[in-house]
Amino acid sequence: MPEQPGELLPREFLARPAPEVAPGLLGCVLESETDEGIVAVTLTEVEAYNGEEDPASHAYRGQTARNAVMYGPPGYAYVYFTYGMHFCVNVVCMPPGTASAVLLRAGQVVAGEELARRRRPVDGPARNLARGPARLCQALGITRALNGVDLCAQASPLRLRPGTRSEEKNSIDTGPRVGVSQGADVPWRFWLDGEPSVSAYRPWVPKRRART
DNA sequence: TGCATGATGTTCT
DNA sequence: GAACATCATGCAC
Repeated sequence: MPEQPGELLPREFLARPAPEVAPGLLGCVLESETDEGIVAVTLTEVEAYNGEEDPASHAYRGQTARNAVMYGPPGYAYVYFTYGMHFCVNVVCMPPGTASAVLLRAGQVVAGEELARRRRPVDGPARNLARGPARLCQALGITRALNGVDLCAQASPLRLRPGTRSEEKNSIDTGPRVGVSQGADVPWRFWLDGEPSVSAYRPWVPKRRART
């Protein structure tokens, strides 16, 4: 239970490079409020994308209409559509002008599990409802409509609260990022050790084109 | 149990 | 026209 309902993550906390912010986001609570109800998850896996100097970032080739949110002030949500069927959500870092962001990859549902389960009917009970970026968004009901919302505002449908130190700071492990073709040698993926729900490292596999 | 492939829409060159 | 920060499914062993 939240000690103070209005307590949100301070925006200044996010006004730093993504690789520094990312480990701090582990254990934080992402809360989404829709007409159906509220679903909250504890972040267990994130990835840092360091703007234009990061070949794997959407901002690598400069600002576009899609990634404009990343160039804005920190504390906002950058939601994008990928692979034709999935959403992914990022937390914008760094002051305006710098496109740094943290991709939220996985989380543990701590509230509204019933609603999350309704959104994603899963048979396996042991299966995490938010194992993977796209699943995390679906469990929380995140769509492109939430692109650019303020994560540090109470009135937002998507809020970010500081992590409860009850987790006692589980060991944070790092490793190469997942699903990126470039920049895989940079260990900017962070996850809570001992969380089997995090996705396994998947080496870059060139999409085998149907070359008949 | 584990790997390999297909699906699907938006964005950028 | 091609790529993509993915997931679910099918088949093999």
